[in-house]
Amino acid sequence: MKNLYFLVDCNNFYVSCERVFRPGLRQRPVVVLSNNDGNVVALSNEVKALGLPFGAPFFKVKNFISSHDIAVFSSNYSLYGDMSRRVMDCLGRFAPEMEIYSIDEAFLFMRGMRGDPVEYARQIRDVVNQWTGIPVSIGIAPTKTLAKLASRIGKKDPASLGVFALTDRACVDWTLAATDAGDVWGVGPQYRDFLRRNGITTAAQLRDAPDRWVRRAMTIMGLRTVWELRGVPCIPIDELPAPKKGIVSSRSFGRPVERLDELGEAVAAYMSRAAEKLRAQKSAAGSITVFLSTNRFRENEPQYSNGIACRLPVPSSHTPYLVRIASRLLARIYRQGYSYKKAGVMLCEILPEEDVQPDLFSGTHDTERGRRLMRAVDHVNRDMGRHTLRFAAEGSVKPWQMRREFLSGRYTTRWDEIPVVRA
DNA sequence: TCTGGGGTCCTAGGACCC
DNA sequence: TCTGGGGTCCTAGGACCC
Repeated sequence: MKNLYFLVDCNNFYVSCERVFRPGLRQRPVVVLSNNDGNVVALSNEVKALGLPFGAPFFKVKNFISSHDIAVFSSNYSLYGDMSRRVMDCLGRFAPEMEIYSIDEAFLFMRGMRGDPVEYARQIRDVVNQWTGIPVSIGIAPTKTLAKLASRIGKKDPASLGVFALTDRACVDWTLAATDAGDVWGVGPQYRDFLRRNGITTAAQLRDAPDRWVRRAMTIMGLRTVWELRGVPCIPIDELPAPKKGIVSSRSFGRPVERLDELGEAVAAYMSRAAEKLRAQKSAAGSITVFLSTNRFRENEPQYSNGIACRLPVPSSHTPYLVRIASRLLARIYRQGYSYKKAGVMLCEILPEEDVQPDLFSGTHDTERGRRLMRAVDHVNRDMGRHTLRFAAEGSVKPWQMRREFLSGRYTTRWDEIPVVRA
């Protein structure tokens, strides 16, 4: 009996979601773009094989994409979010303890596992694929860090068919010796370069580095990583996601925006979204920040970026109130004569709703009536689709809205966009 | 024309307190 | 000769993740 972590990772997740509903794309190269059709953020294996790098600005690789007949999609978070939920629901049936780590990854914790873990993982892989259409890779190991590594191999090595275990000593040894230290979970570009300068290039060398040196150079986090490479679990499973300590909502604009009123509408829309998230976790925010900036890539244009924060007299989650404050803050940092590219809001000093202390003199802005209103709005938007009800301050024309030229349907969350099959 | 968005944690240093 | 000691809180900056 042993305790094992399974890392389940969806292969090229956004691409796979698009392919579920467009089977004709299974053999074709496919990419998905970031918000505003900015960068390439998901690539099918065929595209990776062609050498297109992750993160490339779309406009710079347009020719490459069309010359290789690559299918292109704008990000469709309604679809990916819902597909993710289906995958996670499915995984939850296989493990007593699960941590949803990101939209496309989950750790399963198998406490005191009996039987063949690889066989069990293959079963999970097949059921997820059958029920959701999403292909996954699964890494198995005694620690999360090793499980991450194992899933990478499961994905890359065709012989493993998507399941790879780092459970026996010899296998761990040669795998770590063949892995770049920079590919270890928790080692980013800065630490990778630092390690290289100190003669550490492989994961095996990192595992064997002296504790005191690691602790000094890479903080306690680095030391944890090293111990995990040695097979000592240091990063526990987090079953319930902790409530957010800060909520950011920001977007680049589809085209440059100059006018204060248009910026104001964008900021109102972002604040409205942020407040919705805030209420979803039953919290209130004690301070808000508004920021904006011009396009930093246009070096020959005048640049300006600024942000301003304000502490609220009483923490709130009431959209109209937060929007009012945000638009005041925006007016204070707005300067005429610039082409703005991006704006956003941040909610900080977040605390549980029930901990809010009304102010003795001004009372609370979130009256019972106000709270009922927001609950009703959230309810309608949850049932009938986001933006069914929205605040007039968000505007209706939205010239600043992001570009999404290659958007697919919200196949699983909207009756009017459900796929049609002709036989 | 054209370059994403949203998070977490740790540490050092300074202010301040008794 | 000789200039305390211990604690908390906050902030900015740096690192990482997907």
